[in-house]
Amino acid sequence: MTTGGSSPSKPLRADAERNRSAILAAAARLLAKNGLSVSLDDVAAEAGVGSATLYRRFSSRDELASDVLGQQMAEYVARTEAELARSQDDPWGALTSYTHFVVEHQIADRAFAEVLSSPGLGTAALREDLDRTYRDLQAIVQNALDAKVVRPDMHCSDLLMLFRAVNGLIAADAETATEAWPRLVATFLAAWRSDGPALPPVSAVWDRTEA
Amino acid sequence: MTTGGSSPSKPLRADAERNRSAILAAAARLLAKNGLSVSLDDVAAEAGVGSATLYRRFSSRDELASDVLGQQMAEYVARTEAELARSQDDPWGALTSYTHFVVEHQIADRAFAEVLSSPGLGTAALREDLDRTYRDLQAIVQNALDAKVVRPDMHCSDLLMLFRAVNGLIAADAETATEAWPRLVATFLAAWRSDGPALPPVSAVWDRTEA
DNA sequence: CGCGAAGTGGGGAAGATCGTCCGTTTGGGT
DNA sequence: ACCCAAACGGACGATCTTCCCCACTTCGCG
Repeated sequence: MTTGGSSPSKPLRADAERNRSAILAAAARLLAKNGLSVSLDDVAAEAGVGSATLYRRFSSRDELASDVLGQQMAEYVARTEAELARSQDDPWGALTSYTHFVVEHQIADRAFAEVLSSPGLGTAALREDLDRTYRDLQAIVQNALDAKVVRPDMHCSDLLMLFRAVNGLIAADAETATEAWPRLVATFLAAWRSDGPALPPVSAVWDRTEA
Repeated sequence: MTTGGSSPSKPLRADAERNRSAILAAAARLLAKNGLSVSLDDVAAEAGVGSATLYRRFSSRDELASDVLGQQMAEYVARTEAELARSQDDPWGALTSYTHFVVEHQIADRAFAEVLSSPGLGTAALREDLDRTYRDLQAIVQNALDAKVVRPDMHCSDLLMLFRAVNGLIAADAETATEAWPRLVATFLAAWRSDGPALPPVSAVWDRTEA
């Protein structure tokens, strides 16, 4: 917020710094509402600056997007690690609350939802953060498996499948998805907890996401 | 194929009829692969005709799309009613095979997937067919509920939720979705069959879809 | 208070799609 | 075999969207 740390490369003039913050805030708002495909002109308008100002500060759409998402990703990583720690004592509780957290995040922020489920989107630094959380996610699932609080053929990629499924709800109707998601999550959790017939094997599809 | 029935309004010249069929086939192919947003120029190119020919036969994108989807929808309606009939004797088998059928259809045809999950898309006639199948779907679920082969708080809108979820898989990566969907379907079926804690209530969101 | 750095916003370029015009070709009835 | 009407197709203008640059203005540090 008022920190304004940013990079110490060059001390920005007061109004320039103000505009930079306004652009970042506007971009965050529009990215959350409309996804990664926002028009840069729209961002500039939302921030109340000319489009030229935006292009001077951020050389490309990717740079802007990764600046915005980078901040949010830090929070995401932290929360994931917190749940992992909790997972030792309460594997089921950690699994459910982590799942809820991520899905709520997806619902609240379309750009996050898109980056989360589409490998190839986002900058390298972003993907690295995501990979890191994916390793934590694997551990959370492993703890649940070890504690036998989920069916033995559950797999960590099932979480990724849920995250993609949530995107389907959002795409169909972003408005109503905010009401509909809890039942979707509960359905997955019920399936993971149940001991019905074996699920089809995890396809090799998910390997690429893990790499 | 070689039937060429169409409307008896005006006997089309031989080459005109041939082109009309080529356009419909090309449109079906591209709609299946790329969804409803295909460019009409692309359809014309795929059919090997000029764009003017396409516009002469089909006054609008909607007319073309509904002609193509109308045929497929007939098959869809028929299959749904067949499963409903079967549902009397084998409620669980009908539910599972119906679910598999629809999801396979979604995977194979993106335009169908989009129309299925986005009320407001498609022509009135199309929506009517969909509404009809939705009534059948409700009956299939009701049979399963009555036979107690699914948990008592299952709801027919859960099928719609699954269909939207499948779209999430397709959107993330259409290629890999063809491998990944069976486990998604199995997860839902496992949840419906299980008797875990109650699911969150069905939100009012789905009422509109039912109307 | 003056000068240079930064900002402004309008506008042009590029890409995509839509839908129509018109010269040319082709079908098929006689 | 002939000939007209119907159909063809490629190209063109219009519209839309987004990206990015240029000439002019304004701010604020020293």
